[in-house]
Amino acid sequence: MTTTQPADAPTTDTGPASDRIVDGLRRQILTGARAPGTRILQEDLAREFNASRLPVRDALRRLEGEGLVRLVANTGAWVESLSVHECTEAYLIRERLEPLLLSLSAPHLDDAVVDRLADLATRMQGADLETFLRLDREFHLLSYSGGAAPSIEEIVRRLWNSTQPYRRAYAVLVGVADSPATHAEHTLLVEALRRRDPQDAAHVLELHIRRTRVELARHPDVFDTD
Amino acid sequence: MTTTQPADAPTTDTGPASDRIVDGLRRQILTGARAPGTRILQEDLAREFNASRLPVRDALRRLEGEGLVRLVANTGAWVESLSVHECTEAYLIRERLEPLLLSLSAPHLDDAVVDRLADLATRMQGADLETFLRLDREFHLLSYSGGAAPSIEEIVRRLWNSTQPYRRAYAVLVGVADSPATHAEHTLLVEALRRRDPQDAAHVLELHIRRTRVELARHPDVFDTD
DNA sequence: TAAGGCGTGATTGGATACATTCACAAGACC
DNA sequence: GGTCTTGTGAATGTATCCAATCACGCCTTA
Repeated sequence: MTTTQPADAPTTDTGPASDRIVDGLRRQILTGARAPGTRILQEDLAREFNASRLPVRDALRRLEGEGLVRLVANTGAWVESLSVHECTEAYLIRERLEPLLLSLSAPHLDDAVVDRLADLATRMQGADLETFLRLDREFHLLSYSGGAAPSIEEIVRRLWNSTQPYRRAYAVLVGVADSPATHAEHTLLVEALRRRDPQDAAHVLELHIRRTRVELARHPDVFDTD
Repeated sequence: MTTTQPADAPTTDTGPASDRIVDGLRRQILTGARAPGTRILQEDLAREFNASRLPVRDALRRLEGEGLVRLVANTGAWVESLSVHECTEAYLIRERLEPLLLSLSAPHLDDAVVDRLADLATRMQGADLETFLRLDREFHLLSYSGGAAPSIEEIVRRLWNSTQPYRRAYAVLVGVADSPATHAEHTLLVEALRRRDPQDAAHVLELHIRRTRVELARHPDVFDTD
């Protein structure tokens, strides 16, 4: 049987070829340089990255898998544009998976990471919205970096990526960023991690995400229906 | 701005082109015709489906996104082979997401679907392992077909697909298939759906999945470490 | 004899050129 | 005047060919 396994361990991918395009386009989408709903032309991308349309297609397929691009056969590619419902779903999933992920990751976080988390939590307070969102993302994803559950971590990362470009939600999130509850929860979370209490940390996180989800659900008007 | 949305609703994909390869290869992996860990040669696939290597590459990229294929740059493609840990993770995720998905789907299931579920639950009893696994999959995925949470449904479907090819777990699952508890839980689930009690159905389902997960965790030896 | 380097072959990655499909719009018919 | 039809154009899908890369086996050497 042709079961020759790759060299040693077939770790993720680490493609040295057209990954330049994947990374670049992902960055453009996450930073908002390409807004949700805008069309992506293969030829434009090819020119932009000095490549042919072939690696571009590979890149689009991969980003489709990540939920950042929507491909329609024989028609074209668009930057993924979540509906209100899909955004709600994302938060429902996060509410279930992230506490689990944190409880699995927590035992593997050393003191240096916890210190870094504490620092991030402090710097978030009083920051402007853009800074808050950047630090908040770094804070939570760092807390999941224990490496105990890579599959869950990947799903969670995709959910963060999917919802991040939706600047329309900023009108609501600015309230979340200013809320004392948000920063209190971050503090509680760090302290639970310092106490090596994964269950408590997970519980705080569940409340944290639920509160944000409910806040978003209260203002469905921030989403246009175009 | 070039924001021209696709025709009407950019529903999923419905690609009329090389999707033949995606469907065919997915089927081969799910049915076990291609075992986990075996290599996939682009040229072989191209010959098999009477196409060039180019649509084959697209297909592999897409199935990589579905978690059924592992691509290593400049090296090749393999049928995804889950580790013990990844399999455990999959069940942990299912334990959290499927009850949620069921509680959202349940209100949208009409009587005909519930009848079909009851029929499937009955036919599962005393069936051989292959039949049980097929009916069990159909049973659970049908119970999620309310269409209330397509994003969650897609994640769950991928998890089912990822774990399905792992015939090594069959030694354990045969015990699950024979267990009276399994069929009792299926019955309870159908009755909860008939009563229109999504919360109860979700609760039963959570116990159902947890029991299977624990059973698998008790026999880590069914997984080789090659 | 065992370990390291090198060459060969096979396989994947990419570029160009052509075929196919779809969207949009202008025109004809009712 | 509205609706259906049809034609044009642009963008995607595919095939073939060439280049780059990696795995495997052989040879050399300590």
